[in-house]
Amino acid sequence: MLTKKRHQLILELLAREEVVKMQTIVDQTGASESTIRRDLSQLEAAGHLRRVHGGATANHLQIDEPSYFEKSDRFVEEKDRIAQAAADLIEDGMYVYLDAGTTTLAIVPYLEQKAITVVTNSLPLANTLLYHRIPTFVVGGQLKHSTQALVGYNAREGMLIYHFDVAFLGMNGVHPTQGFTTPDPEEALVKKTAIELAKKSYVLVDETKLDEISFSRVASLRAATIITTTSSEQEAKYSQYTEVVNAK
Amino acid sequence: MLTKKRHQLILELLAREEVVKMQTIVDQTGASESTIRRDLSQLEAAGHLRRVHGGATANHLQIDEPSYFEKSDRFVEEKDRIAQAAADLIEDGMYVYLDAGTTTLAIVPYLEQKAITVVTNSLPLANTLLYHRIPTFVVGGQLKHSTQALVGYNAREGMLIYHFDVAFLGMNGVHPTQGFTTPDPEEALVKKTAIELAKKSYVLVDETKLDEISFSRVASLRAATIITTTSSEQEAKYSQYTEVVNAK
DNA sequence: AAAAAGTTGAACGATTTTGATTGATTTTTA
DNA sequence: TAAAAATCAATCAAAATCGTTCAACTTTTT
Repeated sequence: MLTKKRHQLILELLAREEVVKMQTIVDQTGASESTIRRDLSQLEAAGHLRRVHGGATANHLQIDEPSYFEKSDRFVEEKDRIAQAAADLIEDGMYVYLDAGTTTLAIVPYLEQKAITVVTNSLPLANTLLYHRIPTFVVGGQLKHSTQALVGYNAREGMLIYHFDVAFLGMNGVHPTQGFTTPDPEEALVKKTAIELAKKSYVLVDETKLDEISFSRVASLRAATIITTTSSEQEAKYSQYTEVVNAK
Repeated sequence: MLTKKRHQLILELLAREEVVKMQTIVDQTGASESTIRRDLSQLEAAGHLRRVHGGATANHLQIDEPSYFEKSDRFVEEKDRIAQAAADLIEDGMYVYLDAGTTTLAIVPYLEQKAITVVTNSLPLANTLLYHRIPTFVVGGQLKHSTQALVGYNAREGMLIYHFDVAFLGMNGVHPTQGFTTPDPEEALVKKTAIELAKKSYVLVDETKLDEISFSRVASLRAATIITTTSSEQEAKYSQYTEVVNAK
């Protein structure tokens, strides 16, 4: 197998799995461990991944995430269903805003065949969009460590030059009377700005976020449609306040 | 089989597979290895594909710089010396601009102990800075695939709100009379803007870039100090035009 | 028909890539 | 904590691939 082909394969594996073991790559390529080591060094030097003991990670993976060789498949299925429901709402020609977050990240693979332009404030999103060859603009601003998102006043200013057909946002708290909330005020500012600039906004949350309240208010429930997977009682309850899509 | 027919077949294979082995082409055409080598050379010269060891790869972006992993192994030591020399120029409290590029990427590990703020237009740089926990701002703009950098008009606009004590730039061409050059005009605009906004600018290049001219002009040699590793003759020659730091 | 120009494939040494091996380092296990 | 296991970087020789040269052959020009 050609060097280039191997590199391609490695990056593909990383785009799918976030983390790959050395042995996996060796098996998939049929090359020796030495060769894969060299490949990983080169790809790291070029800034395409990060080596870790035992393999490599996508260079946007939070390194202090616990035990990253095990899949945290608890909500992975749920996330994927939500992401798919969101992707179905996107049509060719649209300008789409994708907020930072693991659920919005899960949308990207479903965008590959669509002729759209994406704007994001998330580094992991940008990396993944790049890999999937989707035309992308990144909002400038201060890089926040914990979420790897670009936030703050500069980010808001940078966004104001764009307008979106649709915006997809992650959120930490969704509550009937307190609306959408998130821990960091600077991040809240960015989310709020995105909603202002979009013709239509969707908030993607797994059911653990429902009935939760976080520190900073982003907007009232009216401002966006909720996409989630939850019981029909919860769905009925929230439907009183705004549109709800149940991706169950 | 006619030359024309062979060329057509090769391009067809590449349209389907992205990467093609020499042996595959030999088998499909029935021609000798030598002939296929010649074909590949010609097609590369015409800009229709890119040769790699063992075969060829598709060249979707017709006019573009050498791909990301080229030379990344051979010049790794040289790059590191250049990066170290650059890092030595950075003092606590500085606001630093780091341009996209593998040499600037190599600076980051040396910044860990310094109390600085970094601004960059490069996704890999941003990821690595994040990893090393260095306060970072990212310039917004259009995400360019081949270099993973943020470029274009929006990037320039986003930069204008900052001012830098020092800027470190990668470059593709350095020439006594033609100055600093780079293949992509949109990237050139960003580099030029960085130089304008910085009190002092440094261009980091391995010696293969000296005496080279690329498509888009960034600035004259006077605009920045060159950090490189090269012979004393080259050093003397370029010292006539601007300050040169030889990291040998 | 002869000469010139262009292709081709084989052969060669030079270069690059590869995989096995070593001892050092890191992680896991006890 | 210490021993065992796994993974690592560095090295080196074998294998694959490379560019170049050259003679045989084909096509075009004169």
